[in-house]
Amino acid sequence: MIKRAKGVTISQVAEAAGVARSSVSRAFTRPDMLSPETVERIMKAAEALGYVPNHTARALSTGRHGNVGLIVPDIANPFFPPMIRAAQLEADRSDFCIFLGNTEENPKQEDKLVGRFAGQVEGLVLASSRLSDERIRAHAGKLPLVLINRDLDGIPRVLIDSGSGVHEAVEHLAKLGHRKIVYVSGPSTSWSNKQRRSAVRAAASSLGIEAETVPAVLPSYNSGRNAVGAILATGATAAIAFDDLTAQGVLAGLAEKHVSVPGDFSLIGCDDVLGAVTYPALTSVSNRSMEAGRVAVSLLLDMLQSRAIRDVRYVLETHLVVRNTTAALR
Amino acid sequence: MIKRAKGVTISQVAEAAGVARSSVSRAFTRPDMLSPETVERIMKAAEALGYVPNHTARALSTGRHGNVGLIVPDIANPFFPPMIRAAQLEADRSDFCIFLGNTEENPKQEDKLVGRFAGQVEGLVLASSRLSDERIRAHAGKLPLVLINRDLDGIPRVLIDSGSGVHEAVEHLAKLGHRKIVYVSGPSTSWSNKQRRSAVRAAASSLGIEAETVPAVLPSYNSGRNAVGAILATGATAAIAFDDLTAQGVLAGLAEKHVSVPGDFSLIGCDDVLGAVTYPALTSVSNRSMEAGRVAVSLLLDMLQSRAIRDVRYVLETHLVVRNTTAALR
DNA sequence: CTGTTAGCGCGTTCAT
DNA sequence: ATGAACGCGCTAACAG
Repeated sequence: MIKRAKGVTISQVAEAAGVARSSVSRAFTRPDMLSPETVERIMKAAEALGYVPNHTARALSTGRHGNVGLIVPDIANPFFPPMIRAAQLEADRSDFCIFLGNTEENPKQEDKLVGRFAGQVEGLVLASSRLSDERIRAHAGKLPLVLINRDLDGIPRVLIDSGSGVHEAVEHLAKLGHRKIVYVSGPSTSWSNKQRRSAVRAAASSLGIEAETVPAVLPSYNSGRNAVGAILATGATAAIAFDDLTAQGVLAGLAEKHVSVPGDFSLIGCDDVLGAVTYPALTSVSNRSMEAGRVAVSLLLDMLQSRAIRDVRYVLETHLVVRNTTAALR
Repeated sequence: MIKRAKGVTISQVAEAAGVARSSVSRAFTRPDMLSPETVERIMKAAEALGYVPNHTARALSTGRHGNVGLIVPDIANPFFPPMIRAAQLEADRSDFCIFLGNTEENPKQEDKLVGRFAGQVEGLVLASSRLSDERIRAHAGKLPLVLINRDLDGIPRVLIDSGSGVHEAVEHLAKLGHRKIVYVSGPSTSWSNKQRRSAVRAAASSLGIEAETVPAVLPSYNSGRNAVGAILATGATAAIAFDDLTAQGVLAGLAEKHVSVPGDFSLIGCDDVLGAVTYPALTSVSNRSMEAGRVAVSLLLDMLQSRAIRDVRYVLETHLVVRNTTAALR
């Protein structure tokens, strides 16, 4: 059985230091308002008693809890960890803590988390939200909100424009001689998915080649693998997948059907999270999730400080990273 | 500019419903203590005013904030996301929120985070802590603590016993005819690293083969890659790496030096996080980080409920997953 | 069953 | 420069 020290309070420190409670409070928040010697005496007493300011009480009194929330659809998706890490780092620079929420790709769960977070965070970052526009707007009315990869007018957002990279990808395939390609799509509620799909279509039509869409439902290895039948059925000679995970599944599925990549079929992923660890190394559209995480939190903290909400639309461009899963049609 | 609703309080609801504040409080926490009709009246008033209980105030009053903290060394390390996800899921089952902390493998940062979390969480899970025993004990004295992959007497802990799997790995290599192997180590402060290293040694000596250790400092792709020179210099014909990330780096480094795997050299990873996406598919020691996350949070919640601290030592065994980076010595 | 009264620990006027 | 007093929003102990 371990002894648990029960919180030493401001009053105990005050008594030990022979001053009023308010002085102790000041010693921690505005030391410049006290005489240096008083501050030192208080700090010494505090140290001796092992006093730690009570975050909760402070929050109740000031309304500022020094926390921000970050909600993502799936931590296990390699796209998010770097983003979370960067967000954390940025929050830490301002001594903010991060509440992490995982929605399991489920809008209901996301709503629930937002509700539970609201009230203990000063603001929220919603990454790749699966929520409806209405719900997001409703939440944004209640607390400062920054969106990642969701383009809603009037709400600060940082967007990873995979459109630019996808365009390069289609161009790349066209140059290699492919005349019919397929887009293996992701979650229908995903802004990125819509963006990539339309980028594929636009680029294809402007280059005069054919493009079809095949659904994969969830962004995962298995989804990609299961989509291979449909992909080959279209007669396409190349595919662009919603993300690297899906692409990896497609790669495996193709191997099972003895379709060689890039010999018989070219494949391009998105987000570039697996490039260095797959074989053959995956051609992919670069990912800027780290910057997105950093910028989103930075934006949020700005909002909190200025109490004003600017209509920011921060766009991060992407580009194609050519590796070994694409080749000329033979 | 968006309008932000400022909190409606319990008193306003009380007034609107024509009851005392405490009744409103009860309506939300112990409805069974009020007459059904009173509850309904209160709820209606609350609904009308858009009342939402203030989590912070409640926490201050009750001492229970319904949050637990989870601190990991590096979110970007694929070992952790599944653990975090499982922890989150388990916490959610009891309506707890998770504070996530990333220490960047830095003990000072870890200490700082623990301090910042304490006071707004009811308990803490420290995964693969880089802290000294003393610091951990000190923290455990202040709030309920559960450790993952750290074996400290008297503090509840869940351990992933990679020893069992590593033993199988060495055995596997010995059977394939390897007489000298090397262990590519991880962070010196890591409990798992010590465990794996000594498991390699013990197994090797009991099987009568040689084992050397080569340092890699951090568990990362680059570390592994940089260690290849030292690995080959030992004259070993097989290696077991601290984790899959390191192994992946080693794989790349070997390829650069035209050492073919598994033809010329056998390689085994740990944690099995990359197995399905590398080529050749990596032989690795299974990982049970998901269970570890789930169990740790579950343990913590138990502690919180019973206010008693049991000396639990929950061990998860591992085993070898043979894939394609190991082969008989030729 | 319901209202009254104290705090929870801290920040912040307002005096001194 | 420092202290006294009030309030943040809510829960809990104590009446009735």
